[in-house]
Amino acid sequence: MNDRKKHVVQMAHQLFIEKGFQSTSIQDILDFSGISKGTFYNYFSSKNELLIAIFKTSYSELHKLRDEVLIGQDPANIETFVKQIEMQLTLNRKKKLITLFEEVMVINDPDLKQFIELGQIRNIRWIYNRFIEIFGEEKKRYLLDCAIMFMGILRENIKFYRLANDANLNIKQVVRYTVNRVVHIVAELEESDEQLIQTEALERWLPDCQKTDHLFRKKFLHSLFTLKNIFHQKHEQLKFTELLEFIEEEVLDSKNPRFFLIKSVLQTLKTVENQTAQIEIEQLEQLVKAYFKEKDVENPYFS
Amino acid sequence: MNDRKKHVVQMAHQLFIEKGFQSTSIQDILDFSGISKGTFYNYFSSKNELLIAIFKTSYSELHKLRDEVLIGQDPANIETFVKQIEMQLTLNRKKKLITLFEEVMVINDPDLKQFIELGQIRNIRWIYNRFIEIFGEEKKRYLLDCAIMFMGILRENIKFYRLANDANLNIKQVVRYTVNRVVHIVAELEESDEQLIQTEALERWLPDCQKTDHLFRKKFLHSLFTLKNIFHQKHEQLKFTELLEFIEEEVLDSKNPRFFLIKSVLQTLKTVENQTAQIEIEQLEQLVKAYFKEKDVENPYFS
DNA sequence: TTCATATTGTACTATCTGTATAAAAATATA
DNA sequence: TATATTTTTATACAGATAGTACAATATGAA
Repeated sequence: MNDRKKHVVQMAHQLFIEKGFQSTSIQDILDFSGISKGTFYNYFSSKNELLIAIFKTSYSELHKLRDEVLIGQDPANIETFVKQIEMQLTLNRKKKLITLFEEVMVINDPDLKQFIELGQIRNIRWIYNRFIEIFGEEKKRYLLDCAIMFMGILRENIKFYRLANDANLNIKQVVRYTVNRVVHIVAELEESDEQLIQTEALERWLPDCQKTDHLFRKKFLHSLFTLKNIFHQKHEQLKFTELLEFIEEEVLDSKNPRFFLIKSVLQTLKTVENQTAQIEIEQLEQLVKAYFKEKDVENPYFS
Repeated sequence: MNDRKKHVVQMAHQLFIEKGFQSTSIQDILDFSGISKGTFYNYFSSKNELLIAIFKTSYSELHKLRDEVLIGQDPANIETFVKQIEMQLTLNRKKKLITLFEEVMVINDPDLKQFIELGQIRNIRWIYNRFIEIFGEEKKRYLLDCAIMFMGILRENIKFYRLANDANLNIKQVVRYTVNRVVHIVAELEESDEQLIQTEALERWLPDCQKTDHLFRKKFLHSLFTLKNIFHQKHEQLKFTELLEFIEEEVLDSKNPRFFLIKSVLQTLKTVENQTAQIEIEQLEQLVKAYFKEKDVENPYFS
């Protein structure tokens, strides 16, 4: 996506935050971002597609921040999870994502609808995986239900907490309360041994590639993080961190990551004169290689 | 509301169920219900107002059925509550109320938005009151939170249960599971003594008249129910049940119930030759009188 | 400079909500 | 029954909107 297109996405998002999706006309967007109608329809085939672009950039920002919270923290510590949720909520609010989501579910566009739904399922899966880390693999059976209920309780609590304490919202309190409830629900479910939704359902909903695979993502980002730190200390960041950021974007955000390019960039990175960095880069390469191999097995057409 | 207007509301609702609110044009409604544009705008000042009319009729049907479930059952028995929730869910689905609600929250009409929000708060209040009946007055402190969380869990469970078992939804199972969770949450909250939202908030949100007062509604409908039964046995229903239904509508659905009319109708009802019925009518009259008195104190301008 | 591509401006189609109004039909009133 | 009032119809119109079409223009690379 070129800079101009990005600019349009940004301006449109701002307008949507202020006036809502439906109430913002394409003409408004054209005026506000200073492009012509022709250009607009050259970039996006419709207003809905522009909205998808907005969601995609917001998602990737969200995921990035979410992973950053994890760095240097114990993922099994529930306090880390609390921080991640708080971050997610403030970002959601800032970008009015929830409002936009709701606005979308209404428009009779199956593409848009499916996109949002996938995003929500992915979010549930993320919580589910985090719960496994927090509560332990042995409680897996109940944790998908817990993730789903957690989302429900949280959403509803926020809604009415806002109503009760108009606007001056102390998110932390709501998250704390909600997390406390879920901790007890987990314990209670283990006793009563009830299950509503089979955990296998997740794989049916999201049969997609390992790209968002929890473990890979964690290792990958951790590796990038340590490398960035090394380069930062050595004041070599200018060139190398740029390359690292390219890899990050290509692997996580691109639909069809160009493996040959990533390989080449990694080769360039290896020229750094630093023992620890070289070892780390080697590990990163192994990780990425393994990831692409696995992905190719699943999608043989791309191999 | 005259019959023709009611017919339009019904036809429009049907169209909205099939095609959604936004995707149904006013012309569609005109064609489908066989009226002219002029008449439409004579009945409703806008498409949004028509939607409010649809919601109002659906609400009153919902409340009526909800109260009917209660008749002859123990309100403190949680199984009665389960039945009520099941009924509510099937009706919601049939009338696609949730979808329409969501569709509305998006349209930038403050009236519409407020109307829906009020409805949701009233629903929470109803659950809260039912929970008090079920779990006992002494747990009141936690029960508003529980009502809110119950709604959140239920909504999210339904959503993902539907996704997992596409379409062939066994609502009972979901309600059962959700109610079981809430029962434990109530017990757990009593131990941990945490509270998120003050129960006084409800009165701030809904300072409106006693019309929806839980206790009054219950007694009133029970009275009507027994009377209807008496008339039905005696085959005098034709005339008297019509009168009863008029009272029901005037008291529960009308914005400004005409007390003088209700009084007159009750006088007519008293002419029935049946000892038990007369006693019941007497009680009903006392009940309604007390209700209007209370209401007038709150709204002295109407007295 | 030349050529391909990106961008602009503008006119156009089609759809939609809501207004206006005169004529016709139904209903109330005397 | 005759007259007055209200309701309904039919139709034209105004003002927005999403998206299309296309010729003219600008930009940037070879």
